[in-house]
Order: sequence, then C-alpha cells, then structure tokens
Amino acid sequence: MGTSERKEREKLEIARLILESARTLFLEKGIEQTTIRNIAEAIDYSVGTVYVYYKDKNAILHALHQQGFQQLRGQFEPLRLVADPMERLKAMGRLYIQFAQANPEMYDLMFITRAPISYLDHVHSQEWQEGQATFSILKQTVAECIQRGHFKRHSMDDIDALSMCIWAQVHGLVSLEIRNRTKGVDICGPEVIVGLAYDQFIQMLD
Amino acid sequence: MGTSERKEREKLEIARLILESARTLFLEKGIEQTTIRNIAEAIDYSVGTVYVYYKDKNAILHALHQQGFQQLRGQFEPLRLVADPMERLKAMGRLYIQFAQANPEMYDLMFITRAPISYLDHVHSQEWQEGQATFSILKQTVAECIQRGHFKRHSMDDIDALSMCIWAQVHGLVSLEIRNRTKGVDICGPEVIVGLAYDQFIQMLD
DNA sequence: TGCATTTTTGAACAACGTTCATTTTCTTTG
DNA sequence: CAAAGAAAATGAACGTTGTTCAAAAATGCA
Repeated sequence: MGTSERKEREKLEIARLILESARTLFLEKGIEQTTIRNIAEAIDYSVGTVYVYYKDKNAILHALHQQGFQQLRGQFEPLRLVADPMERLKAMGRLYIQFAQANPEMYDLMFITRAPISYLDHVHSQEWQEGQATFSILKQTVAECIQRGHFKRHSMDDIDALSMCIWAQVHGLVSLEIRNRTKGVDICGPEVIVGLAYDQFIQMLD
Repeated sequence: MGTSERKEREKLEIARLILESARTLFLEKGIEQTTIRNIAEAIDYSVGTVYVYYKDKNAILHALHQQGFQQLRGQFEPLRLVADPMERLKAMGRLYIQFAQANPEMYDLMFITRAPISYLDHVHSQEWQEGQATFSILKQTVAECIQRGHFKRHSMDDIDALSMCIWAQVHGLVSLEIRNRTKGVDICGPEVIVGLAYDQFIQMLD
C-alpha cells in the first residue's frame, strides 16, 4: 500500500505551500513585515506547523533565496544564444540589473539580507552553492573574453579578481538603489541613473 | 542666572552619552543585537529616558550614521595633498575600501541598513545630506579628471553617471564582503579579493 | 473497534520597541 | 526657608515578534 508515499507527497506539498505563501506575503509587504503568524494564517495552519516543516524563519528565507537563484538562472538562459562572449557579458550585466529592478525584494534577499547566509552558517552544510554557481558562469564568460583578445591589459590570472570587479559593479549599482542611497543623486528619477552608470562601465570595458 | 544654559548643556551631554554607549555596544555586538534596554543600562538611565532624547531607535541609528560620515570625511582629508586628480581618485577609492574594512558595522549602517534612511523619510526634513555631500566630492574629482584629459571616451555630461559608476564599484566590493557574499569566491582569504578587484578596476580606468 | 504513531495545535515564554501615568528632582517664587 | 510649579526620569505595561512543547486531534494498522 502506497500510503507512506502519499504522506511523503503531502509533506512536500505543505512545505511548498508554506514557501508559496511566504513568497507572496514577502513580495507584497517586505521581508521584515512578514511574520510566521502571517504565513500560518495564510495557509490555514497553526504557527507550530510551520516549525515542523522549517527549522526557523531563516530556513524559510533561505529556501526563498534558493528560488530566487533559480529564477535568476532562468533569466540568464537566453544568453546561450549570444555567441560573442563580450556581447554576452554586457547583456548579462543588463539582465542582472533588470532582474534586480524587477524583483527588488528578491534581490535583497539573495545578495543583501543576512538571514539566508546565517542559516547556512548555522547548518554549516554547504558554502553558498547558489552564489558560487552563478559566479562561475560570469567567470567563464570573462575567461572567454580574454581568450578572444579582450581585456588586453588583464591576464588570465586575473579572472577571479576581474569577475569580482564586474559583479561588484552591477551589484553596487542595484544595491545602492534598493537600499535608497540614490535619493539625491539621480535627478533623472529612480532606476535611470543605474542604467546610465552601467553604460559608462560598458564604455570602459571596450 | 545661567541655570537654563547649564540645563541645555546637560541635555546635550546626556544625548552624547546615549550615542556614545550606543556606538560602543553596536560596534561590539552588531546593530541588531543592540537594544534600547542595553543602551539605557550602560549609561545607568531608564529606558524611558532614552526616548526623551531620541524619538526612536531609528533616530539613534541616524545620529550614529551621521557620525560615520564625519569619520569618513576625516579619512578623506589627506586627499587634499594629492594634486593630480586621477591619483586622488584612485586613492579615494582605496581609502573608501579601507574605511569599510576597518569599520564594517559603521559602513553597513551608512550604506546598507535601512533604519537611518527611514528615519529621514519619516521626518521628511533633509534628503540624505551626508550622502550627497560625500558624493559631490567624488563628482568634483571626476570632473577634474575629465578636464585634464582623462576618461577620453566620456564627456562632461557623463559626470553624474560616471561618478555613480565609480561609487557603485567600490560599494559593490565592500558590501558583498560585509554581507558575506564572497565566501566561496575569495580563496585568497577575506578582504584580499576586494583589493585585487579594485586593482583590476584601476587598470580599466587608465 | 482499539491501539500506536504521526501530525497539528495554540497557550506560554522571553525579548523586543515603545508609551505614559506616576514619581522624583530641580527651579523659581513669596 | 518653604511651598508651589516646572522639568526630568522612571519602570510597569502594551502589543509584537520568533520560538517551544505538552497536550490534543487525526491517521494508519491489526
């Protein structure tokens, strides 16, 4: 009799439900304003049940954070079609910025908020696998660029640092905007200055 | 009789005391772990008294955040001696990174944490005066660089965007490190990759 | 049906930021 | 100096938060 398998499925379903409602609440009210009680109420379960399926709030935020990386990888998918690595690199930066501006709360959770990382620290299992995987996509593209003669002033040994530099550039732009540090800077309205600044960066890359 | 002036002085003194102990606690235990009760206990006053001198916790964090900018401006002081604007720009970036690495909690408060900015929003008085002032120092240096023939591919109209780009670069580097997103990236140990990445950026600037 | 196991529950706990009626302290006045 | 008035300090209390856990309800199996 497959009752144990059905139970397994039901457990996964509830875990999924918790995550889904957490995601909804958190996108509409922000991460800080989303409480375990809210989540429980939204799925018509008690607070205690949530703790059966997730160790604590950080665990929920970490699961959401993982979903975010899945989403970002999806966004990067079309880049496979771009043959020229330099063009691919530029487009990657643009997609990264677009993702952050379209999903600011999710971006915040992935790259700014401490919670999902402290979850990893406490469980000390993996070492932010998601971040490393995404970063290695960038690194590979940078490597291709160098191979094809770009970045003439940089050598193959610089791939790590150079990739870090590029990642930091786009992260810097979007994170300053997300955390409201571009208030008096962008006269042109929000999220425009970020695009313009990225254009300047692209000009430097060539 | 000058008793009212003395009272004024005493009030300022208590406000200073609150800030000082807040700063201490917050540097040794982090921003989240510093509570109003801790602060009150440290200065041998009751919780209520703290609220007489500061509207709420965000107000305290904003005051600390202002102190941070004062400190950063102090760090930038020696730059006056650097005549060549390009050299000054490079040194400014290095000092910025050094400041962030030497005072990560303070940097976090100044450029990442939401609290001090939401205080400004609520009081709707000033528009992050501190940030704008520091940014305009950067902008002026960039303008000088262009005047002296650097950044040949960029025009005088690009000053805002180009300055934003440079600020975002260094902010991106240090904020990724502060919020622990460089775990699996920097094999060379923490805070080294940031310096190396900045070197790469400098090479692009020339 | 009856027993054992699993799942769910929600009251209770500690800690947080915040408020405000009350008390204490200080200043001024008669 | 004493009394009245003003200013400052207090800390119990409130509403929320994340989290726990003994008890209750639901389920599976003989």
